[in-house]
Amino acid sequence: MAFTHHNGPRPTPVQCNHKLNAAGDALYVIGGKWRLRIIIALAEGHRRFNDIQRAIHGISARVLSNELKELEINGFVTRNVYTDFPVSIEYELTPYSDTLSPVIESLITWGEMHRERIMRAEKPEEKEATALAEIL
Amino acid sequence: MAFTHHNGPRPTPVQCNHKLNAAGDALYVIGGKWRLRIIIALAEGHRRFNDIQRAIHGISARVLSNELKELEINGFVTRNVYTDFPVSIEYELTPYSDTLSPVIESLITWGEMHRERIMRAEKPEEKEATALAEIL
DNA sequence: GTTAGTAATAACCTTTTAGTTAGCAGACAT
DNA sequence: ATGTCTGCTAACTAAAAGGTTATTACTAAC
Repeated sequence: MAFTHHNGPRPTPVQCNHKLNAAGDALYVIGGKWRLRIIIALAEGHRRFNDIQRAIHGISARVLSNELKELEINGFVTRNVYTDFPVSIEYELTPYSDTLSPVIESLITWGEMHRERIMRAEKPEEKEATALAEIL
Repeated sequence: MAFTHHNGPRPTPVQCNHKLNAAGDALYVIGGKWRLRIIIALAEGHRRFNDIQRAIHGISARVLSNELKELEINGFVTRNVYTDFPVSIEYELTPYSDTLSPVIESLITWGEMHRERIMRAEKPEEKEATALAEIL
């Protein structure tokens, strides 16, 4: 791998890969068709299985069940079983899920900007692209 | 949809959906198995098709070709054809692609933190999760 | 004239992801 | 006793994503 287009200190491929994997992990956690919607439904206060399913238009029980399991394994959601009354089960976001806030926020900010750009269909100005190289 | 767990001003479902779509767009752009790797390879200065393919371990010509087209359509990449010598074609990131920097940075930051957490396998403290609700 | 490098593309196959349908077991309401 | 609500789950199907192989057409070197 060559880093010849730039004369400042360059990251090594190993450092680059580390960052790539980290970003990949983050994408895995919030990616997919339903993850973000489920997180949002939970953030909105929906707690019970059927309640969550009703809140998310189009999701099947199978997928919701699988995704909740994944979220639980990754520490974003806790599953609380209440045996007292007609066995109700409540899902809740953990404090750890809050650490995703800056990530989600930046996705929203960029996405809104991108939508506006598409609406205006304006051409980007011609200057060099270097900022991405700086953070890697 | 109910917003009964919180007594401050709550976003409407419409506002929520707008943000969700925006985040979804952003995820689409950098999601998938190869997008981020291709963007990084380009940021590293790889310009030509086979050069990029060699830089990204395991990607097939078909997938690279499709992804480059997508990236071009979305305004992240320009395709320059040089007819002079053995027809070479160069791909370059546009200045617009730089707008992704904050997003990618926050993904990396979170991903690194998450990896450390998994390594330490430490339990999260018990307190309420509310920050996510704030940004939606 | 055969091999290698240039940048793809078509046809096809496999894997991954998601959707559909049906069912279960407990408890409550009519 | 029949229906309905609860929270799932298994089996199957469909769609999307990705991988493999072969082929195109041109040049240049051996």
